[in-house]
Amino acid sequence: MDTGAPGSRASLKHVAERAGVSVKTVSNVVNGYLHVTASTRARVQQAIDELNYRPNLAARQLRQGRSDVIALALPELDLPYFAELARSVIKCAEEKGWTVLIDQTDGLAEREQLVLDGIRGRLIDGLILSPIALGAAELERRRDTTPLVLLGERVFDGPADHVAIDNVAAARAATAHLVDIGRTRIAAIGAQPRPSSETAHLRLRGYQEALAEAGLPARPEWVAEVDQYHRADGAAAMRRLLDVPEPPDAVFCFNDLMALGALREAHNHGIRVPEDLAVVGWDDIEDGRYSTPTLTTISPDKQKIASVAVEFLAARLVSGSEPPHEVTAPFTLAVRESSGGRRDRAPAAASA
Amino acid sequence: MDTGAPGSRASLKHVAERAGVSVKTVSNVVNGYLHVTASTRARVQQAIDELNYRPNLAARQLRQGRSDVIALALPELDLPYFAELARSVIKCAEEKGWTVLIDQTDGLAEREQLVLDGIRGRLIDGLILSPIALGAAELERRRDTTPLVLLGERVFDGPADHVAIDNVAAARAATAHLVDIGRTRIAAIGAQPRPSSETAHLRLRGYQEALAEAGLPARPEWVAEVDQYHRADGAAAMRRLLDVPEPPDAVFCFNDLMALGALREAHNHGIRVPEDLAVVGWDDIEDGRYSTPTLTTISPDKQKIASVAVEFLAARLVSGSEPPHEVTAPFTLAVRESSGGRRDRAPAAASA
DNA sequence: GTGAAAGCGCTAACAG
DNA sequence: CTGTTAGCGCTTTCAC
Repeated sequence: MDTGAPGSRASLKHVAERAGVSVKTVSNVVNGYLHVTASTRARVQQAIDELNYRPNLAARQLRQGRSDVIALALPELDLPYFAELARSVIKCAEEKGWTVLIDQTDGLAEREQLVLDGIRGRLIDGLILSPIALGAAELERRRDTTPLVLLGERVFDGPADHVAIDNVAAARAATAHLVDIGRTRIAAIGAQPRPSSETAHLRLRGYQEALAEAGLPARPEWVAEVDQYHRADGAAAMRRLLDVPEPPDAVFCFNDLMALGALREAHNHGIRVPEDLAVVGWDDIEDGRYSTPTLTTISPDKQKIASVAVEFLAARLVSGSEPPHEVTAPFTLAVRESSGGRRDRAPAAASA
Repeated sequence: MDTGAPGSRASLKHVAERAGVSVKTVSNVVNGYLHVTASTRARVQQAIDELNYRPNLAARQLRQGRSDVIALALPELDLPYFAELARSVIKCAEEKGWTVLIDQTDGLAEREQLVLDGIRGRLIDGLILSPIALGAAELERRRDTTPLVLLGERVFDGPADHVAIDNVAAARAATAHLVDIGRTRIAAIGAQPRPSSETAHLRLRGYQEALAEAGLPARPEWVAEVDQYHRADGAAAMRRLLDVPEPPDAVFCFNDLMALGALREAHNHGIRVPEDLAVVGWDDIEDGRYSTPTLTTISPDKQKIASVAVEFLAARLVSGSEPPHEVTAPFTLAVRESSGGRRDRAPAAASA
C-alpha cells in the first residue's frame, strides 16, 4: 500500500504539498492547534497518513530548545533496587511526556563525572543522577547547567536538587530492631574502604549509634567490608563473619542483595535463620519477599523518590535558578521471617 | 571562574568568535579532524573550555540525519531477565557510541504498537523490541522504516531482523531433564490464555512434546495458566497445582520468577524441594543462583542476544534493505538444587 | 589550513 | 483561519 512515500522521510513540506496547504497549517494540525477547519484538518490528516509522516524530533528540539528527554544515570540496571527505581522514574516521566534515557555508571567516578559534565550535550533537558563514587567536591565544581537532581544519601548542601534518604536514622532503626528481638552480637555487612562512599559511611554510623545506645559492644571484627553490594559480596562477607572467634547472632546488611547472599551462605553452613542468626537488609526489593526465609528490610519509598525527582526536574525546567530543594523520602522497616517475624505466607499467597 | 559564559548555551559561533577563527575550524577541532594547526587547535580548545561549550546534539542530528540514540523497548525493567538484558544492550551499544533510551511497554499490545509505529519520530536511529503481545500480523503491517530488531521467540519470517531462542527445544530439554531424574507427574506453569502469546505457546509445546516422547501423561490439570510472569503468579499457580487430586512431583516454570514464587509457595506448604517436588525455571537470573534451594533453569545466552541485536542494528544502519537476518541464540540447562543437583555451594561461595 | 554560505525540518512571528 | 519567512546550531560543499 505504498502510495509513493519515500520511506518515512516525509517532511512537513511534503505533507503540505500533498494536502495543498502551507507548512504552517500542517504544523498546526500536528500540534493539535484548535483553529483549523475540520475539512482542512481532514485533508492534512489524510496526507499525513498517506505519506506516513512522523515529525522530526531533532528539528523540533533545535527550534524549541528542549527535547523532552531526560537522562537517568545509575550504577547498574540489574541491581534490583535500581531497576525498580528506574521503572518508577520512567513511569513518572512518561506522565510529563518525557522519554528517559539510561546511563549506566557502574558506580565509577570517571563515568559519573562524564555524566555530570554533560556528556549528552544539549540532548537532554535534565539529569537524575544516583552517585556512588562522587562527593560534594565534584558537584560543586560542575559547570554544565543542565538541571540536575541527585538521588541517594545526603551530599551536604550541594548546588543541586536532592532526594535523600535518612541513612543514619534508617540504619539505626534496622539495628535497633535486632536489639529489640534480643540479639547482642550484631554484625554489619557493607562498610567500604573507599573514603568517598557516603552511603556506607552513614549506614555504618547509624549502626554504631544504635549499638552504643543499647550499650552493646561494637567489635571491629563484626564489621565486614565489601567492594560492591552484590549477592556474592554479601555471601563472602558472611563467610568471614562466621569464622570470627565469637560469631554474631545477627547481621545488618546495607542492602538486600548482600543480605540474600548472606542468607544463602548461612544456609550452606547449616546455620538457621532466624533462630541462630537474624538478618536485616535494606531496599525492600521483591526478591526479599519470596526468599526463604523472607527478608526483614528497610523499605525506602521508591515511588516517592522517583516522583519527587521528576517533579524537581519539572520545576527546574520552569524556573531555572531557585535555591536547591531537598526532600527526605520516608522509610519503614518491613519485619519478615529473617528476623523472626511471623512465618506468614508470602505476599502473593495472601493475595489470592 | 565564570569567564562570561552564558550558562552552557555557547554555540560554535561563540567559540569561533572568541578564538578568532571561523565556525568551520571550530567544528573541525570538535570533530577531531586532522588538518588543523596545533596552535589553532590550542586556541580553539581554550575557547571551548572557557565557554564550557557542548555541541548541540539536536543540531548535529538534524544535519547528519542520525542521532546515535537507539530505543530498547521491553515489558518491564524490573523483571530481572529484562534488566540483565538491558544492561548488556546498553553495554554493547556504548561500544558503538550509541545511547540507549528505554521504553516500557508493560507487555501491552497498545504500547508495543505505539513503539512500532515510531512514536519516537526520527529521534532514534534504531529500535530493539521485545514483543509480548504483538504477533506476526502487526509486524507485517508496520510502515515506519526505523531499523528494527526483534527479540524473543520466533515470530515467523517477519520483515525484521530477529534474535530468537529456540523455545520449543529448550522447553523440551527442561522437561526431559525432569523425566531423566525420574519424575512422572510433571506439571507446567506459564501457559497463557491469550492467543497471541507466542512464547507461552511454544514453551508449552516443547513441554508436551517431551512428555509424549517419554510416554508420560499430559494431564490438563497439570498445566497452570497465568496472567503475568511474576513471582506472585508462580506462587498462585503452584497453589492450584497442589490442590489437584494427584499433585505433580515436578514442575517446569516458563520463567525463573514464577519458579521462585512456586518454590516459596511449596515451602509454605511444607513440601520439600527437590525431594517431593523438582522445579525447573527459565532465564537464569541471578536470584536463582542464591535462592534456597538454588534453581535449575534454562539459561539463554543473554550476552549473545544483546550483542547480536546491536550488531544487527549496526548492519542495518549501513545497508538498509537487505533481507531480514535471523539468529538463534544458544541455551544451556543449568542444573542446580531444585531438581536434585549437587547441593554445592552457591557460586559466590565458590569464588572466594 | 581555513573561511563563507547553504540548508537539514521545524516552529514562532507576523501578515493577510 | 491560513500563508510567508526567518532562524535554531550544526556540518558540508566549495572557494581561497
